[in-house]
Amino acid sequence: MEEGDKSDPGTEFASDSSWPLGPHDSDNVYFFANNDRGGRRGDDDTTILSEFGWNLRPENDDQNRIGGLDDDASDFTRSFVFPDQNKDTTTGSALQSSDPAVPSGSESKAGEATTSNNPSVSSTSSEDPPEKSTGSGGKPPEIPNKVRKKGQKRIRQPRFAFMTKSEVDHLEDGYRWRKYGQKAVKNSPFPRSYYRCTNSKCTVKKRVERSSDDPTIVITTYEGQHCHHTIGFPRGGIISQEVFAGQLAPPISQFYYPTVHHQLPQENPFFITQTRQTPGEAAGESRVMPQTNAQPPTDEGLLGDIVPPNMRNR
DNA sequence: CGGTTTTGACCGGCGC
DNA sequence: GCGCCGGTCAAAACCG
Repeated sequence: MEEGDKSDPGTEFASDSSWPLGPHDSDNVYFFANNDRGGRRGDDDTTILSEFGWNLRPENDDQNRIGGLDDDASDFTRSFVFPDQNKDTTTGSALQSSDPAVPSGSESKAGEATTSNNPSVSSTSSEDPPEKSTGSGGKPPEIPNKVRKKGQKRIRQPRFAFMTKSEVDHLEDGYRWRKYGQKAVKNSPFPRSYYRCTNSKCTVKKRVERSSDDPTIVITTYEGQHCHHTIGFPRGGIISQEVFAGQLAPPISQFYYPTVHHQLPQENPFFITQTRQTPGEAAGESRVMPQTNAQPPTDEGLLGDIVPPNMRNR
């Protein structure tokens, strides 16, 4: 394998340091060059709009296999990536996956999703779990449930990705996920894992992989929008997802609200921040602490912090 | 026993 | 048209 790839092939990294994040400490900021990774397809539509960092508890708490979090592995960092679709933002409607155009080649088959989940509509409705579309071994690819005709490209749902500096691959985000696949990533020694929300009505999926450039960084990409609330965390954290209603549902909503480090060189398209958390926190002992200086989430909640105004639906 | 993970096979899109 | 590759399926293995 060669390296050089960054997980999301096609992910676009936009440097938008204009996020309305409050003052942050700028401890460690990591920058990644936006090399083009080799993905063949321009794949994705994910874009990093800005940086933002907060701590999350590694899922591993009790179930993970990867490193422990008690140790120093406790630093997490994240950066967000938004789908191109959203980029437009000019109006804000962005998230509508309606994107007729479905980015070029991006859609491989991402899965079913698509059906619609318009982010803004949170509805559940439509969708049924893609999963079962088929049946037999050869399974009809994806036609999720609905009939997708050939010719019709599958519409990829908006994606939301972020990077987290963590030794734990799969971070706890308040939802329950079932792994449905794992693949070796080209140009990377690390495999990519595919997860689907266990809620049968929810079509949200996520991919988790490690950056080949920096193994300490985990890149998590969410696709779709949850149509339900989080399950809450064992240690009491409950997440509110509403903030994101209408937006992708960033998994995060919860726990730590770390310090966001600011200071991103505009020139660097891709960056991630690092936040450090104490072992205790990592262990989940303390949670959520919006200490992001000031501004507790208002009704815009996290959204207000992480989603640039021009990206909001309204 | 039910839910989750593992893993090889399969499918479809895209580039050449 | 072919091969590559990302993404998904599904049977078997695991685990609590």
